[in-house]
Amino acid sequence: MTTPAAAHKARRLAEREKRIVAAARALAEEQGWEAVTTRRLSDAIGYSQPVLYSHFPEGRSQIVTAVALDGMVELAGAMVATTAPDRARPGAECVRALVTSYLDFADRHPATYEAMFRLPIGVPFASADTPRPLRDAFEAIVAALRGLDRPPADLETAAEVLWGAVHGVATLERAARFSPGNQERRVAELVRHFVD
Amino acid sequence: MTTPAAAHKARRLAEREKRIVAAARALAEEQGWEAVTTRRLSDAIGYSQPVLYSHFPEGRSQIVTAVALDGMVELAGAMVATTAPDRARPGAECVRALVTSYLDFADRHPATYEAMFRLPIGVPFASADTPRPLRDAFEAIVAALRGLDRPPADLETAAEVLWGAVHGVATLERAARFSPGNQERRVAELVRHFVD
DNA sequence: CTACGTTTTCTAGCATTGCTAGATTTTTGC
DNA sequence: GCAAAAATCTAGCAATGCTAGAAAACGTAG
Repeated sequence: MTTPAAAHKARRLAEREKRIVAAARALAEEQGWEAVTTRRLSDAIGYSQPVLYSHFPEGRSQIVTAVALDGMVELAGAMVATTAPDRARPGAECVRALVTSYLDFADRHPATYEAMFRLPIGVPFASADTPRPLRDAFEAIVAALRGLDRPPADLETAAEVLWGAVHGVATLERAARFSPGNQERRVAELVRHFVD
Repeated sequence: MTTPAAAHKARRLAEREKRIVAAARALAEEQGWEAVTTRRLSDAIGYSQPVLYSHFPEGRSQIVTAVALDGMVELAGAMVATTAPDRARPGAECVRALVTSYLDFADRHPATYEAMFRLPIGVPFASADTPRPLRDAFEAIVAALRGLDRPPADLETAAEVLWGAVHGVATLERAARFSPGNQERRVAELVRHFVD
């Protein structure tokens, strides 16, 4: 039952849905999440508010979630690319690159990153129904740790702690809780502790 | 010009201000910050909304800040008590106790903790105009690290990173991003990385 | 005790928010 | 070309943070 007309319509709908998510993300990055209102979003895509709800029945929160999922795909992509076997690095360098790419993402897309972790999705990194990209990112950390000269005994726990540590540093950096301009030294210190 | 009547009035005002902050904190811990509305707060203290603004001219955000400041005093108190010289511990145990008391606070007062770090107060831990309790807590971490067998070269940076790591673990734990029930193992892993 | 002036408090309302029911327009299928 | 169906819009609700102006309570002087 996929007539050309129906296919065309489906494509237009998917297109519009992407525009909604893109508009939400752009607005959030430019003016913060509190500026992402349903009225502004509907203005941005040139439709009225109820159209948003035809795409996202749960409303605003579901749109934020969509942005978060996009962000997870990007972050996981960056992290997996960092640990790709073709650019083989010694174990410690691999961990460092991973941490750097993570912090880089959080720094360049603060609102998106905020959505990814403020959300109470309540799903562990390594569970069965974890969003695929999140799980990929977690596995990238596990792989990097496994490549160390002296890998930790409990890889999963170590990966969770490393993720937590990097996440905390990213958060406090963003909140300007750290002394300004010492980010590189902090990264070095953080990596030093985990590659030991 | 401190007549008894004026003093009494000042005391009553201070009392009411405390009730506002306490009500906000209780409501946030019970139902989350989105449930902390000016109407509910004024109901809780038995006055109308404008009374809130006579105490906190900047409105709701200033009340949240007051809760955050209270939390910082408590957290700093717990951390400083942990590192008190009377209960002298070996360096590593001191760091472990510090981390544990920190995570314990975040776990028992999640909404208060959220206010403390979601706020864009934009003040570093170790700056001149940092809230006193935050600075005390930071110094407690520095002191604990200094007491290690092999203290890190750059104490301030190491303390920032340790704070960030613990903060990240606290946040992800709260967001249920970690595998359930392994908190103790994570704490052990975290401490292990920072004490040697 | 009264009457006035000050201070405190409340009532009522504004603009904005997320969201939705019902009317209206557009598209579809024959 | 026309009726059924789908898509979209208009208009509105309840709740939010916040505030101006009315009302009440208070303090002080006579």
